Amino acid sequence: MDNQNQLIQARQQKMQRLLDMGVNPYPNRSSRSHIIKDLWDNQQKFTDDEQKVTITGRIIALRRQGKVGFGNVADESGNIQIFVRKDNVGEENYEIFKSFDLGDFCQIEGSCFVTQMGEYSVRATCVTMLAKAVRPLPVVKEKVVDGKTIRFDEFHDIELRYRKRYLDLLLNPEHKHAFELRAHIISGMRRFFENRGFLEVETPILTPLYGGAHARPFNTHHNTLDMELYLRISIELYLKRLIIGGFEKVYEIGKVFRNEGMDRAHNPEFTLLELYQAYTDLDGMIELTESLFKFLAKEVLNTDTVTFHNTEINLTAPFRKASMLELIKEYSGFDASDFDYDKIKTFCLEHHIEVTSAAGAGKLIEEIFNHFVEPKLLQPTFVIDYPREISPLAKAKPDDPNLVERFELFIMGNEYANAFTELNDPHDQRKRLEDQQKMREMGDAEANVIDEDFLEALEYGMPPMGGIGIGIDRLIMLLTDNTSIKEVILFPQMKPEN
RNA sequence: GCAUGUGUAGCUCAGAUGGUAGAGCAGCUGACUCUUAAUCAGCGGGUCUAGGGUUCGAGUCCCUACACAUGUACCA
Repeated sequence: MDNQNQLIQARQQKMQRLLDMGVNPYPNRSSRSHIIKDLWDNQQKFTDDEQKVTITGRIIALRRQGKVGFGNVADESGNIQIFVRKDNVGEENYEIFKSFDLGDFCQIEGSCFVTQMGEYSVRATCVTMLAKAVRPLPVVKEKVVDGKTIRFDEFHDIELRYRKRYLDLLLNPEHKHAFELRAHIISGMRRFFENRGFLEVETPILTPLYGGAHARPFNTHHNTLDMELYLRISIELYLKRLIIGGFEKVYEIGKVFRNEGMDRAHNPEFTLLELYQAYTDLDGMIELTESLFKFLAKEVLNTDTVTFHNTEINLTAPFRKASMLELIKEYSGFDASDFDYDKIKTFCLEHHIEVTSAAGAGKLIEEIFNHFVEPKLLQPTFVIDYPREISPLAKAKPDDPNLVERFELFIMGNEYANAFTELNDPHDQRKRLEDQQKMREMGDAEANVIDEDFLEALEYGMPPMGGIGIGIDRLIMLLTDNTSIKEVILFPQMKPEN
C-alpha cells in the first residue's frame, strides 16, 4: 500500500467510525449565524454577552491535547481558533471532534471568549461534520512573529499550483488577489462603458470563418451540419456588423482563441475587450482609452500609479503620443519614412532582423520598431501612424497612403491596446483583404482570410467609427505586478501530466 | 522552436567523489482538560518522472522521452 493510500485510508476509517455512530459525514444541510469576520469585527460584544454563535468552515489547523483540543476554522472571510473540551461538548460529540482531520468542513456552535494565552476563540458546545475530506491536504503551517506571518512548508510548486488551482487558492490565499482584482477591473470596465451608453453584446465564438487578427485558429467540426468551424481569433468583424445594423456603441468582453506557441505571456485562450463606436475616430479612441485607464485607477485601484517591477507607472496623466516612424528615428537613428523597401531591408539585415519573403516595407518597419523601440516604452505611450500593410482593417491617413489611423498603447514594453479609425470603404477593404490573401499565398499562415459575408455587409454601408481592443489578461498582469499570464488565469492551459 | 535548469514519501526538502534511500511536517498507536509551527515516546510510509544504456553495482554517469520553470524567437 502506498503512502497516499494509507493517508486516505486513515481518513476513510474515521468516516466509517462516524457512519457506525449514525452520523452522516456529508449532511445535506448546514447553518451558520455569523461569518468569521463578523466575530473578529465585534470581539468585545461577542465576548461580553457570550451570545451563541454558529460558524462553518474548513479545518485548517488542529492541536489536540487529550480531552481538549484546539483548531482553526476558516471560511471565506477569515479564520478563528476553536476550543473544544470534552466537558463542554459531551462524550459523544467529542468523538465526532476526534474524527476531524485537516481539510474537513465543519460547523461549530459555541460562544466567543479569550483563552488564557490571550487568543480570541470560539468555545464549542457542539461540533458537526459537514463534509469529510478523504484526501489529505498539503500541510502548511504558519507562525506570526512581530505581526508578520511566517509560512512553513509553503505549497509553492508552480506546476502543482496551476494544475490544482483549488489547492493554490486554499493554501496561498494571497493568490486570490489577482483574480479578485481581475473581476473588479472587468466590472469596472462594464460600469465605465455603460456610463458612456455602450451596449454589451455577445457574438459567435464558433464561426465558419475567422478574421480580425493576425493569427492561426483552432479548427473544429459540427457533426449535424458536417462542416468545419473555427474558434474566433478576434471579435471585430461581428461587432462591425452590429454597427452596420444600427447600434452605435457596442462592446464585448470574451474569450478568443489563437493556435500559437505558449509561454509566460501567451495562453491559447485569452480574454479580449473589443469596442466600436460610430461617428468617432482614432482621436475618440485615444480619449476613451485615457479616460478608461483613469477611471479604473481611481474607481477600482484607488490610486494614480501602479508599480511594476519597481517602476512607477502613472495611469492617470495624459499618455505620450508619438508616431512609429518618429520613434524609430529617435531610438535607432534610422529614417524609414520613404518606405524604400531595399533601404529598409538592408537596415534590417545589418541589425539581424529577420526578413521573410512575405514581408514588405511596412512589415519590416514594424520589425524595426519591435526591435529598437518597443522594449524602451516604459511609461504609457500611444504609438500612432502604423504602416498600412500590417493594418488591413484600419483606414488610411488622408495625407499619406502608406500609413493608417491606428494606435497601439505600450506600457513597460508591452502592448495593451490596439485601436483604429475603422476602414469602412468596401472597395478598399476588399483590396486589403486580397493583399492579405497574397501574403497567405507567400507563406504567411496568419494573414487574414477574405470574408465575403463581411464584405457584403460593408457594402450596405458602415458609418465612420473608431474601434479598440484591449487584452484583459495582460492588463491584469500589469496591475498585479505579475510576469506570468498563468498567475492571472485561474486554469491556465497545461499539457497532460502523463 | 531553440538553450539552460528542475523532477526523490501526501507536502517542503537533504542525498561530494556511483556501494541496497534520509529529515521535518502530515499519518497511525500511546500520554496529555488553555494549545497555537503544541509537546513527548514508538510505528508505518518510496518502481527516486518514464524507458533504455554503461557498470559487479545507478537517485547519482550517458542517451531518449515527458512535464514544469527561466531565457530567447513570434504573437495579445
